[in-house]
Amino acid sequence: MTQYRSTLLRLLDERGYIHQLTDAAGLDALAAKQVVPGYIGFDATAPSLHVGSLVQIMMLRRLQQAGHKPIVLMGGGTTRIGDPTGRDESRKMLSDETIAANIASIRTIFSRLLTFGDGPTDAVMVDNQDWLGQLGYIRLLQEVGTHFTVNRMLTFDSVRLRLEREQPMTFLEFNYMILQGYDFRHLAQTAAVRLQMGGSDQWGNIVNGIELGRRMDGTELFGLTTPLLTTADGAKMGKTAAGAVWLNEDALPAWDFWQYWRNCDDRDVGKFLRLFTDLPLDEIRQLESLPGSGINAAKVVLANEVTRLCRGEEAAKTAAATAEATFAGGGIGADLPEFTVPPEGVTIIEALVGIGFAASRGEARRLVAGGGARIDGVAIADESHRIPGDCGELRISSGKKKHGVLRSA
RNA sequence: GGACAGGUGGCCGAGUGGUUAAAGGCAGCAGACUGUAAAUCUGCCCGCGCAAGCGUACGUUGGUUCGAAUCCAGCCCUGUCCA
Repeated sequence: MTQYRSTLLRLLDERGYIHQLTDAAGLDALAAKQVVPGYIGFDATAPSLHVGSLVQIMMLRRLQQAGHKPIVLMGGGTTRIGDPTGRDESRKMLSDETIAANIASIRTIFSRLLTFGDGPTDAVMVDNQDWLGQLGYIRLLQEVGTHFTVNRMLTFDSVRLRLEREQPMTFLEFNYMILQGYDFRHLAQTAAVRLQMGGSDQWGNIVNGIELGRRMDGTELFGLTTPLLTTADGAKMGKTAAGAVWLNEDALPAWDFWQYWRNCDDRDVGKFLRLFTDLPLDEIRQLESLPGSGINAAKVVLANEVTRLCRGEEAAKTAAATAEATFAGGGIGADLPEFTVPPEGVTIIEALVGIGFAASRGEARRLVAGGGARIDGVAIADESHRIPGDCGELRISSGKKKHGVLRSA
């Protein structure tokens, strides 16, 4: 392992953020002697980012912790085109209003994890629509287009894979890499940015920007990518049964967010603690080496810490208390979803659908038939089982992990 | 614009006139075992219905037929080659 002199690279290295680095020695020297403004680009395709982006967000946080300046680049302009990287299909076009609303909503997560302001190491958020939108087509072709050869563009994975899989790639998408390269160069010119970071799939795009900066202005730029984060069983991070694990509270309740981390694979605990929490490394080493089922304690710490960072102290405490009451005590916690039983009562099927544990009556029926439905911990095998309107407070469960509360009106 | 190939359930992928709500795999849900883990085994996996059954569904619109995902025609979309 390389010995870095700069706080920045040491921090990123020891916590597992570094996959590829364009010029390790150069960046190390630069980061050791001055404040390095660095940026990461984010898409504005949805009103919230999900945990797949959390590594990048945390990396900006580390950048700031190490005394540098994080810049959040919102792809207001590039989202209008659609990043073809890793996709087989073109992205739907989004309206300007949707993109603006998405950016506003995404901003909330950054304000939790970064300190924004006007100071030298304060974070700032920029939108590439501001400059890409100004760019005339002819001017773009003249200034930027001359630095790209189609020969080289065709060799990029994002393009090549599409061609190989015989999936269409429109000219619009083909231009994405040019615009992303231009972003880097633009920020280098206007904000003294020297570093772009991103996921490993962004390597090609980042390198393009570095090349462009060198050719157009002769500036030396650096690129750093994170390893592709997969869970120990090989799946991409951030997807679960219910869908993506969103970072915003209104897209995913804190309780479910907490549960996501609490339920992670044993083998991922240490890695996640390093990447997604600020806990000191020796404490992490201790936690991840807990033997056998003791690892569960580490998972609770992980869930608490990540929820605290992304959702706030309160949310983390409530979620932890709910987990304690629900799983350890067999009782009912404050965060559990609720369903109000009307005075005339409901069947178990209606209750399961009502609280959202089953998407349809058929699904609820199958759940009951399979023995997965419980009321107060007792399996209910009879699908015509009724919950009376004056039931008071009951605990309803689907399987061992999903619990909710039935309350009389 | 021309020739050829193709468009099947969340994804991949069989299926070329009835026995097809559509093989198989992946993903997912539940049960057993556990530690709210992994692996493994078992069941489930379009909607409504207790059920018999009904309704929708194989790009789209029409047609042939007692009967179509399967045959025919138009249209839309995609790929490959040609212009």
